[in-house]
Amino acid sequence: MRKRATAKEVADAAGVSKWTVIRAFTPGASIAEESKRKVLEAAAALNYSPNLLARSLATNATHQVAVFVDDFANPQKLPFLETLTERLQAEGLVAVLININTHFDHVHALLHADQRQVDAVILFGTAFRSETLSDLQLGRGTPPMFVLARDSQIEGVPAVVCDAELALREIVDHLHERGYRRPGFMTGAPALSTALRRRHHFTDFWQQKGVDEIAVLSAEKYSAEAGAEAVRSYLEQTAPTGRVDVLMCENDILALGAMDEIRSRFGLRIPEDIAVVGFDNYEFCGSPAYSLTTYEQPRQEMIQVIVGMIAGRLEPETVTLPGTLVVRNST
Amino acid sequence: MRKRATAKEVADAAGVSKWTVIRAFTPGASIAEESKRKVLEAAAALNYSPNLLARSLATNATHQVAVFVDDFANPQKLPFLETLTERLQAEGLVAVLININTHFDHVHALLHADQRQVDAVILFGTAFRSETLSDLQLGRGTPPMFVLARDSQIEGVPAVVCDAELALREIVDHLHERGYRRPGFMTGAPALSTALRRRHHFTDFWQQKGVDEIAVLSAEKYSAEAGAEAVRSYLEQTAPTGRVDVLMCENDILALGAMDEIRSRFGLRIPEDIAVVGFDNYEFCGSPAYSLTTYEQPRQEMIQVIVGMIAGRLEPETVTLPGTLVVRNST
DNA sequence: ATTTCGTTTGCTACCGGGTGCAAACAGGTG
DNA sequence: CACCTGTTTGCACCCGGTAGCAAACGAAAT
Repeated sequence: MRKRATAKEVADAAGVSKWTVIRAFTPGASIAEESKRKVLEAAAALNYSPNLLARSLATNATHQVAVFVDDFANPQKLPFLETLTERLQAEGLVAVLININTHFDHVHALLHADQRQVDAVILFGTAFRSETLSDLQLGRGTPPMFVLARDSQIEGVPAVVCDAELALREIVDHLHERGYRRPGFMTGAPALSTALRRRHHFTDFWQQKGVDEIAVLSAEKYSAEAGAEAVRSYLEQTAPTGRVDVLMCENDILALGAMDEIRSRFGLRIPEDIAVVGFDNYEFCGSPAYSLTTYEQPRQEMIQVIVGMIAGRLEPETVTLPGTLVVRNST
Repeated sequence: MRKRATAKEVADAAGVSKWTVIRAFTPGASIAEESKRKVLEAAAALNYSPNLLARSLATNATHQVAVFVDDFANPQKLPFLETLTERLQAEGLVAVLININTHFDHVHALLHADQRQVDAVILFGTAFRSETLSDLQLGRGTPPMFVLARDSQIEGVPAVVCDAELALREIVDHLHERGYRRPGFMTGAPALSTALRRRHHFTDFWQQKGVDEIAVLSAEKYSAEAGAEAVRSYLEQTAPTGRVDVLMCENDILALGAMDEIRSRFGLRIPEDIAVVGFDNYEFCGSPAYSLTTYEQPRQEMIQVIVGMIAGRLEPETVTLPGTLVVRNST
């Protein structure tokens, strides 16, 4: 594999200085038509293109954004990644995908991203603990951070989220209107502050409607299997008369897992015996096999906003966007 | 935001030269215990860590691998991305995720990745045409390329794939054994050479069993909706007596879309009226709501191999790995 | 012919490290 | 005390660009 051509080599071939070559590749630079033509010809012959690494070093901007992901069990991540990469690329930015599930812990990963001089970091995880991150010396040399689709809770780190309060109000209103009175809430991470907040809203709105007793089901993580397991252990331990009549799951994956278990293992009907609500509106929720009532996050808008903040067009601040309740047959 | 500390600054603080600082951060470099301690102390105080950008420029290795993805409709991409990032990171490499669906065409994206000096490029797409890529001057300055989970067909570009011939043989054997005799094949990209090859194998094996007539259903792309549409138009145009008794879909997403349509729109039973087979073994295929017979790709092994080749441990060459037939209730 | 002004081009210095060589500095021998 | 050997350290130069200044150039104005 041959070495790549450099500006100097092109310069020699075109009979100019290397700075003239650079100018030919810098939009809006002051250069004579004639020289530009000569340079571009020589460049084409040598298959030259500027080295972005060297440029980044000199300009102190890599146009790379690190995206930290920890929850690959949620297929909803994929459309988010699609839209995110698309929008970033439209801004001339590129996403460095970092898996913070296993070897890398958050701090290590952040350090690493920092060393790579990324222009920004997007925290796009479900279960990471904000506490680990707040330990870091933020605002020093660290790249600007943003949290996507989850509360931030880190001082000075803005988040772009779907309005959880509004979402849960709409959901509870809907459920109450349909006549449900014995609600349950399934969380995927009992100790996580974001999850606690959602549960809090859920509980709150039910109390405002005079319903005080809310069953809580804890799944071990955000996966279909964990959702199934949680609902299994609940149904096994709870007499039919004392059971919830509607189960709100923290995300669709938990909900779909729960639905499978409710129907095939316990032979119960949805929504007649137990209604189910999810969160995210993952593609398969609409399938007739599930037809899950859920809440759609405003993905396009959220990403538009976060990328706008990274690109510097928007003021970096926490933004809360309204989503949409999608009512289907599971309630 | 303060500027990051440089090796020179740390050197001044520690009372040594900048090269000694560099040595302190280079494993195995020749440096006295005493100096190393001093340097590390000063570095900690100044919050210094080496600039990987500058290092990459000097060493001509970025430890970044570009991953080109074009098909975000297939949720199966997500576990692949998870395993891929995990393995790459375990090798000290990092994945740059590039969406080649929209703004970027393949050639443009490759050029861009090239300019960023990535160490390798992984083509992890479904629908990209190899023809566009073979136009490029490969082997010049271009980074080494690898194709994941799809045939390569580009001269000198190795692929790591699941053995399609074996897979289709096992599938056809299984279907024949179950007594199916009127097979159909649904493709998501009728013109794509990889797809043609699979179809060819399918046809071939059936012919070896004396079945010559194979219905072909063409979906517009690899999505559940396209799968539903293809099966709808087929069923509407085909008299019940002439219909296939088993439908093999090129991937699970097409299959799941088809199943929904077959059951809810046409009221047919699976597998009694029409059996369905998918490909990939996406998580939800196992759910009781679908219970789809499908073929699992050896994801871990495939990624192990491709990362091994990138890391230079394995000889770069096309590798074909056997997958596993997963029989469920849809056949 | 001289001055003037705008365009074009070359140059120095720099971004933050890495490489290989040579000098400086041990410590142990004869 | 000179000599040898192995370790440690400093240095010049390089990676491939960018920024901003100053010189060179050419055409119009005096």
